Amino acid sequence: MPPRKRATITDVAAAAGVAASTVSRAFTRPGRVNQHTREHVLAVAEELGYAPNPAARALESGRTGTLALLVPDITNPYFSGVIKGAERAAAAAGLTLVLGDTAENPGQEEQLVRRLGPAVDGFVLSASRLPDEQLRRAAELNPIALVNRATPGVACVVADFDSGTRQIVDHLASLGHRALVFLGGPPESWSGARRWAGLQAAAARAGLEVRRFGPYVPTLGGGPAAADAVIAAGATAVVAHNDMLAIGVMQRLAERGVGVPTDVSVVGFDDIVGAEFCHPTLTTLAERTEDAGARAVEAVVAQVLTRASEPPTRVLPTQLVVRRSTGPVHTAPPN
Amino acid sequence: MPPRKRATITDVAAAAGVAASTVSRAFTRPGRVNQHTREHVLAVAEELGYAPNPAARALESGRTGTLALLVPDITNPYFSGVIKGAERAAAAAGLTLVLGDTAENPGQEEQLVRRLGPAVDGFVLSASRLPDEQLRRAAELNPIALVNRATPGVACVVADFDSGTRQIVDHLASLGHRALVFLGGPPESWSGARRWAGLQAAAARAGLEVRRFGPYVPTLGGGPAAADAVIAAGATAVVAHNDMLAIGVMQRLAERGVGVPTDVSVVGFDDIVGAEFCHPTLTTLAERTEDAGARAVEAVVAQVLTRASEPPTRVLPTQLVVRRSTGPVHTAPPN
DNA sequence: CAACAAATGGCAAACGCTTGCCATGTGACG
DNA sequence: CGTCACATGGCAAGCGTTTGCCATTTGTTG
Repeated sequence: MPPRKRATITDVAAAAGVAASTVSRAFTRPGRVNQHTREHVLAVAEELGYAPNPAARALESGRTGTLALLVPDITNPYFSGVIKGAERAAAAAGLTLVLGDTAENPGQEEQLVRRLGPAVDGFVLSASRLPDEQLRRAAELNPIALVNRATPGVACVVADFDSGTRQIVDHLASLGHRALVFLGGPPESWSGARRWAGLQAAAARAGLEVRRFGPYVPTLGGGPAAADAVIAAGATAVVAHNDMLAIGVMQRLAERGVGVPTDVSVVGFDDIVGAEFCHPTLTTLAERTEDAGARAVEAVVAQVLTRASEPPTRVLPTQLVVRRSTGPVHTAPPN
Repeated sequence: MPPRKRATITDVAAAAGVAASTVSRAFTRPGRVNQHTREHVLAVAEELGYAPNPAARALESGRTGTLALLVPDITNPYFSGVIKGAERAAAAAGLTLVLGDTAENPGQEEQLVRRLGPAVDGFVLSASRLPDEQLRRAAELNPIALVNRATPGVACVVADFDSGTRQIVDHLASLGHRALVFLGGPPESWSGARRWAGLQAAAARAGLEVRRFGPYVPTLGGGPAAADAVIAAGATAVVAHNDMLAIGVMQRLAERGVGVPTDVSVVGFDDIVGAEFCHPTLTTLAERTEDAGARAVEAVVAQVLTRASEPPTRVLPTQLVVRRSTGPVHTAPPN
């Protein structure tokens, strides 16, 4: 198989009997060439299967028409929403979206930002694990928008965890719980910190006692360790860093004969797709992830177009979805 | 915020007091420069935060150091395995992996291949929805490897559906089922076709009757329609195109008061992460998705290095994971 | 019909990097 | 001490586009 040569702009120009610059303009500056020549050029290009070489284009113009979205763990269904939303918005803006997985690893994330940096028009960093300082530096080189992470001077869209955690605590309190345990996720997680802070504040208001365990890895695999700690502590209500962990906890609880919600109520964060078909179905705080992804892309696009001075922060509402994993406290050993 | 200028190779060269070519070689041809100068150059580069511009590099060398992995639906946990495996292999080869979502849409897929084509060193197309002809043409321009899709002349790695479907049928037959219904997915899906063909062959061998319903959309959302059809048909065993659909079916079945596996047994394909925590847990055919992703990347890398003449086809074993969604037939209305 | 403006096309210089080729310096060998 | 080979660095020519500028054609206006 001959590694066939890709048609270049010069090929098209020659075939169409015009100069390369005309071909270029036919694509990028429709008004700049005669309607008639333009059609001809486009037809010839189509016939030759010509597609402008993005590398060459980027070199001169600095624009690549590509946005990168980095997430800590593609595997986590939570990010599916962000991805979908970002894709929609990117498509609407005529941009190609590429995804990168940072494996929850700041080093990996930094490397991706460095390598991809010159090759994309901007970044959406979802749940970035990078320290503020590094984010700010990266933001100087590329337009950046953060999702569920706030850093002064960088555009970001975050979920309203204050209201969300209050909803959780109120729900639990109304079921008679007097204390709850928070199962923490990765220490670098900004939203993890916000969740914990919100929980503490809300609990103080409602007169609940709170403790924090962990950190645990925020996946199914983190479940057993967390669940065992919960059992040992005799908690009646636990709030997990995210749904994957919550589901892992419930699995382990079931394994150990602890009833949910009879013996302990479990709450997650994210409302991932599995939350509605795990067993029991999971009470969880839903975020508007698609919106978040879309807004973030829009923020990046805005920066590309106009170097806005003060990047905006947007707060998206959250909503507690009550399912079967939470219930009234059961005063242990039956009356 | 001044859109700070990125350091270029000339900046580094000037700062290090050498020629640009030396800087270039310090990075790409370690043996070609003096160990001493090389260290110096690298140090200066690091200090300036220099990262080679991939676009410029690609322009001259034709190599971008980037691989693209396209999947029909990032949201589907099935592809998580492929992605993980591909990432691992790409990292091992020193390549950056970017992901693209084709939204189950051949048009979108084609556009991505066109746009990304000149910007990457090769593609892994997972469950491609593109017609053979187009795949072959794309393969002329870029090294390509297919996952769960076979096209003559293009490298591919596929799951062993023949053995897999036989396992499913044997399992069902041994539970006393005499007939089964296949709930089809997207018509363009190659693996869907293979699954159906395998099922038919295996059923014929085992003396089972098979019918095919659908196509349904291979997500939770496809469940209700499929489940209702199953109920109407009075089937005792159904095999769904994939796990998402299977879980959606089970949800709907539960809603309509049909017991799984008491009244109907359900089997899926893929063994996604949710299969072990849905209710009941799902019997499903597991593929070695991570391996598949890794092998595919390796195949692409091999093509990049040596324009091999005959691209290989690799078949990966499959394995039926029996869980709680399948059971013995229950001769309906109780004895 | 002259004078000028607008529309349109071409030329050539970048963009940041790689690489073939040449020039110089160094050590080995006879 | 003269040759030669090798190691190392620099020069300059691209790679496929975009874009500022100029030349030409065409159309408008007085």
